[in-house]
Amino acid sequence: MNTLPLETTLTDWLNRLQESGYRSTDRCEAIARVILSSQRALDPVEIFDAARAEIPGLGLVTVYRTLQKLEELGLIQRLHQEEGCRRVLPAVKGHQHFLVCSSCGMVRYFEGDNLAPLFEEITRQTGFAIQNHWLQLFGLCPACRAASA
Amino acid sequence: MNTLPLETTLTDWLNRLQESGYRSTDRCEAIARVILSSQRALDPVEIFDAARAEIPGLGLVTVYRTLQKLEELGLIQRLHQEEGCRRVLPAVKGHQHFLVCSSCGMVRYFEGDNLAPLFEEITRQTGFAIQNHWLQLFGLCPACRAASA
DNA sequence: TTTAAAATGAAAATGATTTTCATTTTCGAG
DNA sequence: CTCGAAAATGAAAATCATTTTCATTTTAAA
Ligand SMILES: [Mn+2]
Ligand SMILES: [Mn+2]
Ligand SMILES: [Zn+2]
Ligand SMILES: [Zn+2]
Repeated sequence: MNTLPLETTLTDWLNRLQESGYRSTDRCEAIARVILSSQRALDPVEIFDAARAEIPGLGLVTVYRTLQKLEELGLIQRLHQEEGCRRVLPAVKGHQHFLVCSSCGMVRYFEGDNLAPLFEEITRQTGFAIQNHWLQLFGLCPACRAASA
Repeated sequence: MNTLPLETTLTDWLNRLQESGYRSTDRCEAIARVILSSQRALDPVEIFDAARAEIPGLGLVTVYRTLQKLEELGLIQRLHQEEGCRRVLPAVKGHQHFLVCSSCGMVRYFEGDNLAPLFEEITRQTGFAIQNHWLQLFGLCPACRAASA
């Protein structure tokens, strides 16, 4: 069980960007680093604030533009929550899902759900051909659990 | 297996609104009817257009205000999708989840997932105390399945 | 019937994101 | 290296969804 999806690294991301014809810049690298090193999903302004520590002249527009590129390449994805859907996370790889702390926002990735029997049952009852699924778990991480006790 | 969550009716909704101190108006009833009679999740503008067939003078602001009330009372909820999260549906009751046609958008409700063993395994491995979960299935409804064959 | 609270629509305000544009930076060709 | 075309950047303006304001109308309860 990993905190980051199957050892995604900064150089992976920078390579993927370069392969796709994007250029390597200090801003892009700083933004990628912020996202990859966070334990929780961050929204564009949070990423902006964190990256400006490294790149003082950075503009918020550049954060938005970089997020578009990363999303287009499937390197990040949005975390959907009741409170909103603008925070992003390194994308899951293969068959992983998110596990989100409802107190501090920390995210872990997990795999190993076996929903196939449920899907068969639903297909039998509804005639839907199931293509994919979203599974997201919310709970208290060990630290927040300890803090609240 | 239901199309609507456990027989939600228009009069249920209107009663709930009245009990909560809201007044009964033609606009609110029209908006509620549009949402309850749709087979798919609608966004505010779609609701606006459909309800204006019945109430020509209706304003989009009233749709937004009515959606706020319905959401506050837990009668509707947003459908989260890659393309956006502004469509709404009658809220699930108890332990139901959505099944969404990725072609026509039709939604059905289902229950009967048994994730307890998965949750125990995850708690053992991560120390997270799992509080709740989101499960959403995407696939082709029988009609779209037939149409694509 | 009266009246206070709630609802309404139009217009203005807000907040998030995208586009435009002039300038700078990157990177491969020479 | 040195150029030059393409990509990236920041500031400001534009866009889009949603909320707020405000003057007026409607509802429901006395
Ligand atoms: Mn899964
Ligand atoms: Mn469930
Ligand atoms: Zn936590
Ligand atoms: Zn369909």
